[in-house]
Amino acid sequence: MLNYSTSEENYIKAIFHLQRQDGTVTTNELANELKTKPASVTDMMKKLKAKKLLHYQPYQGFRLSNDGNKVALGIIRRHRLWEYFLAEKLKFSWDEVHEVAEHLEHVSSKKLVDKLDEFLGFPRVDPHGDPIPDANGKIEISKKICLTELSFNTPAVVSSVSDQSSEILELLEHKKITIGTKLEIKKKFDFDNSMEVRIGRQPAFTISKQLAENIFVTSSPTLLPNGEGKRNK
Amino acid sequence: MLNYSTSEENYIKAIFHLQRQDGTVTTNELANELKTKPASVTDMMKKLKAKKLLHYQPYQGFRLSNDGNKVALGIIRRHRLWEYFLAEKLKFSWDEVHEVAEHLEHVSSKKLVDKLDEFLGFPRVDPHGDPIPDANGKIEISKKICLTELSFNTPAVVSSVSDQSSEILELLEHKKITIGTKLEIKKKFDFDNSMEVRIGRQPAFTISKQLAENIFVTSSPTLLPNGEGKRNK
DNA sequence: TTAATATTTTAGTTTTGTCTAAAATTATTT
DNA sequence: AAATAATTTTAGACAAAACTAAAATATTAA
Repeated sequence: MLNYSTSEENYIKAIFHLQRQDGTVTTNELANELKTKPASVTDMMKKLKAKKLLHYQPYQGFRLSNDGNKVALGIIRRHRLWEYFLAEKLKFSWDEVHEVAEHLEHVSSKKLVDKLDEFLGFPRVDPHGDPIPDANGKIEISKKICLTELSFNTPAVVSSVSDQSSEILELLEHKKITIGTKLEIKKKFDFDNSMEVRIGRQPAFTISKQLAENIFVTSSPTLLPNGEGKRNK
Repeated sequence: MLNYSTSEENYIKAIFHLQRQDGTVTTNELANELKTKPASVTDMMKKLKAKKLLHYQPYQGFRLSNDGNKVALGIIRRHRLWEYFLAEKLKFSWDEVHEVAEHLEHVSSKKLVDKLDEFLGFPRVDPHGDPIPDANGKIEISKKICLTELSFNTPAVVSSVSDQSSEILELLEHKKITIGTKLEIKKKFDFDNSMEVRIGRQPAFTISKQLAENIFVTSSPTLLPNGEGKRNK
């Protein structure tokens, strides 16, 4: 497999994340995400198209090709394995791992990454609850939904928290909610959109609308192949 | 402390290593070491001089300044800690660690490096037996000498092997010599420059001139401050 | 101590990735 | 549907880090 520059990798990764939500990604979206200018994005899109990593017609937006997706999954694998390493082994706190992993992810030795994976015991999710692609690029896509969209009496696992301010962390700690917590919704109140939540067999307690909006959960994870949507092999 | 580009760091590191032997480093030496052209070296020397990392007058060679030395020791600290991690935790073999560490060393988060150091148990030497600078840039300078220069009946520790071919590794394994082995010389033969060596209390055995020339040992390590040779503080 | 040789520096290009400003295209209104 | 606005692309410039070829300086040898 070929090697890509740090800059190319950052573009590929950003497109991968944006197209999860959008399908196709626009120049301005990407420029905004990468804190760069639209003109720079266009330049890079031409380059990535020439390398067959994305589909792109001028003015029509772009999305990753099959190859592009594979490259993206490799970068995400490295990023999330390093995040796991930093949190689990080096005792970085949950909200510090991302920034350092942004740098480590660009060290692209296949052997390093696979041995790191083994050393860590083949973790399935990173410290934010996001799934880690395996050595073949397979990733468990667990449809992550906001707690506000979860149905009644459906057990789900907290997989991520969008806000990462110390205020929300304080509140989550008090309510004993962390990544991996299993919970279900018992009641919703239309008046203020607050809800009653229960963790395991403990008594239910109340969560505000604002808090619920920042908590994301998964129900049943599914193993999906990489690539462009077609099942390959 | 400021941040330097990967390229700048590679130059600084190379000068540091070359000036151990030479005192002052020349343009051609450095170009050769970095597999680049003399003109490129001159360009970079101007840049590093402007950043006050080295002493340099055109045509007169160069050497690192006090600040330059500190930066170099930081890079070497990162490099050797990663080498230790790769060998000790990820089970890379001794001769594979250098290449991967060449990339990891440029991730310069102070917190990452200090936490890695702690996680590894503050190792004093890397897998090649070279000393690892501590968080303040202090390094144990153990005068490393070739086995051919070691005096009779002077206990010394094997600290590195210059050649790293599989042939020499096979021979070392057979003779039960690895990094860290304590040994002393009992006899030397002028005819073929072979020598009798003893490990601990075991019976002495013979080592050829060619093998001895590739084995380096240290006697008593000393803790030296960083900087330009003056004792700072 | 000149002449020849080797080393080092300068000058001018190249590549990668960025930028600004202007032109082209698409989208939105009236 | 024409006019206006927003988005995207092109054109031209720049900085970093490399290179080649030529000029400048140092070193060595005759």
